[in-house]
Amino acid sequence: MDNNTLFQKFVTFTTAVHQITSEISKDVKSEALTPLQYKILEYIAVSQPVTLSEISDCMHMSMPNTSRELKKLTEKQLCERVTDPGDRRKQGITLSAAGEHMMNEAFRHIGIRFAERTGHLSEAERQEIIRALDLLQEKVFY
Amino acid sequence: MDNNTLFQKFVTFTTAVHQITSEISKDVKSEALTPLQYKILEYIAVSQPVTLSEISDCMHMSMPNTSRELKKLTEKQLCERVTDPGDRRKQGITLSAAGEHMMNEAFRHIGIRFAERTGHLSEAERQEIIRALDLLQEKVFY
DNA sequence: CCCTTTACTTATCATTTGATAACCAAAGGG
DNA sequence: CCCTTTGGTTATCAAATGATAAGTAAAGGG
Repeated sequence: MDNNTLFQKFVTFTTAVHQITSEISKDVKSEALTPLQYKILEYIAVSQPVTLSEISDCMHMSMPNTSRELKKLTEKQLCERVTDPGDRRKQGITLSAAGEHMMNEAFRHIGIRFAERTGHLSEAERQEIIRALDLLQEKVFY
Repeated sequence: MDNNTLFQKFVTFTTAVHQITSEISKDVKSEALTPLQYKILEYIAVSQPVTLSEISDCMHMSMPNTSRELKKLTEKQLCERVTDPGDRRKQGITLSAAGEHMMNEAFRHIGIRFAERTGHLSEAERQEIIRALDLLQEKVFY
């Protein structure tokens, strides 16, 4: 097939993914967080421990702005910083107990909505879906 | 398998999709647009003609803010409004020629990056990928 | 021991985005 | 023909985000 069919499918697919994830994770974040702060916590949650530079790189934000947001999150007691003993310029950033708890709650809500969406699927379908996810992740979204 | 494995996969997968799409569509938007304005144009491009209310709903923004952004886009000559003759309160919004051109350029850039990412795949792999995309779109991201 | 680079911070400013109130005009039902 | 609802506008304000300049302190190479 022409290269273009695949691209078309890719576009509609990613659009749908964005749509559904935004729907499914609507209102899961605490009122006390800005959208950006929530995204940062999400990133820390899955990649901890991380450094400021890593957050800055992966989230495409400048170091000054990253530093500012992280300061706020630290003040809110949602994450902790440990200076790397090997290189005292670096900081290892992790979620605090409160931060873990907040993110667990958020993920739990998302999980519930996800379950509503996929609860009716048969075991065979689930297996198929898992294979599809693995395939795409390996060949397209790597 | 337990319901949870699927959810875990779903989370890492959607994270990857967000990551890759953001990477692939980085810097494709004209400097003259804010991120929001670009998103709105993207939405109009795939759904035209749309009404203000539809944009407001789908993009989760208030009518006043939608109206403001649309006014700016109209002033920039990127989209056009036609009052619905059947119901003169409504407006059908479409891209202008300039708007179409701008979005085509953007999609072309994205297409190039996509091709770089998938160029090495065999025909059989492409077919597999298309099947996977269809499956997921039908069963999960509907 | 200097000098440069890396990792991060502080301060400041402009711009973008979100939220709210108050409004107008067309549609449509009783 | 009134009254309510729907679709949209304008104005205004606060908050969030982005960008830039200028700084500190540790690391590491020569």
